[in-house]
Amino acid sequence: LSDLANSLDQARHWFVRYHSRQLIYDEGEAANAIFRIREGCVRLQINGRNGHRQIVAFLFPGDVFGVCALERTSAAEAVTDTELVRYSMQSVLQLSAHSRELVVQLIQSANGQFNHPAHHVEHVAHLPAAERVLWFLTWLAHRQGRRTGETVRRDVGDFLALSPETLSRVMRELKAGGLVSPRGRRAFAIRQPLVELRAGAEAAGERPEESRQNYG
Amino acid sequence: LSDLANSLDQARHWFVRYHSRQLIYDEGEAANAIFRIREGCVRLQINGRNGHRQIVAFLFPGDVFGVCALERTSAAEAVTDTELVRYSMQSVLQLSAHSRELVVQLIQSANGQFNHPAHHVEHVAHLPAAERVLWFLTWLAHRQGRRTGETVRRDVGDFLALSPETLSRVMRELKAGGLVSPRGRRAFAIRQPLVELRAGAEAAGERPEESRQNYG
DNA sequence: CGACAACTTGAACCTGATCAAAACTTGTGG
DNA sequence: CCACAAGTTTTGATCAGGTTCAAGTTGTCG
Repeated sequence: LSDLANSLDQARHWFVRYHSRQLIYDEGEAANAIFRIREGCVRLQINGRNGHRQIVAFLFPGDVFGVCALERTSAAEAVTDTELVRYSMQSVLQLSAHSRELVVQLIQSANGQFNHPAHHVEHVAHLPAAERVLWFLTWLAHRQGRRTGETVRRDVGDFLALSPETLSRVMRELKAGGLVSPRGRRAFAIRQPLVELRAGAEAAGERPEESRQNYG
Repeated sequence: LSDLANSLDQARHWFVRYHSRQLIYDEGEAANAIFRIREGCVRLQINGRNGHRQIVAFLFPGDVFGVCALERTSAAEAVTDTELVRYSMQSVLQLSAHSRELVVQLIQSANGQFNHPAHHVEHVAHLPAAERVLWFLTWLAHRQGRRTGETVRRDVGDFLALSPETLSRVMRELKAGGLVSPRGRRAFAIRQPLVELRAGAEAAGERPEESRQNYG
């Protein structure tokens, strides 16, 4: 249990459940609670009027989300069946008046949320499809603390701003290149040494073109 | 002066100046202060190893930035000569222990920073070049409280993830279509009625293609 | 087993990037 | 003040990555 979770648990809270695909809150709603994930996966997303959906974050057990002051700035939906802890915003604020630690942790949390989409912009804007996918898979595997990760195709596409077709093609290439091995239907394993090699190459400032050849 | 500024001013603070293009802080540095802009313009940016720079925010007088808990998650640079107020993080945190208002405002500020890049992803990923530019110009004009805005070409490109060439071409089209009128070297005016019309059309769910024809 | 949805594959297309060169600014020194 | 050099913005031509459309395949669930 994280520090923030510990601090928060002193505020008024209770458990809530959401089934897969259920809306937790919508963009623009009043923010009257913050959440912590106990079990499952949640996505934060922005729905464009042109039918495009942009997922800005995937959240996993232990993550705190919904730290908003007034309005929800994005929608939150359950990816899988989830169990959350819901903390009353009112109560959290009261508590924060007495706990400097909590304030730091809250700000840190809000800040982490900034960090993520900021870099997300950079990746989506400047990385070719294959690298975006690899970046995501690596992150996912890391985030889940193992070498493999569960993915739902459509969601990955909407996160990386790739069409399902492109994603499919890229995955084919990655498999052909041996960088990713399928593990059943939706799980996969990343060839760790290669990923590290790539990361090293990137840091050394090599041209993306060179490394991209490795996939095909 | 905003509420947050008022609250902050009770913390230890002093004025600092940065000249155009000067680094205020870099990504990864320890966060030991937060800033408020008195005069000038600041950009938050992420420098990709492939030489690409992604600007994630432009900030103007009154804006507070640098609300980070531990590490800087992006670099901050002065766009123009700027005058800032620098608040010691230590002092702010101490103060926040006594002022629930400040906590709310800090979180709100941190949250606003999240809001922005999250939507930024959506725009960069899903809008065609012309709409991106128009979106930015409209925002800029609105942000500066007038119909005209000062822009620096290169920065705009790095914000919208467009090459200078493309930006140039788009601007030509926009001028030809009468949507944007040059006002001297770097300033411009947006034809307000048309912008509103477009916004309305978007809300009504029209296909982007249709409206895009209007520019050419 | 059959129906439906999700995923995959192929082909054509299109937007924006890149490369290269010209026009224009800006700055500097005689 | 003019001439020249350096840097930007613009323009043109070409290229390529990713989207779209359409059809086929696979997998899932009733």
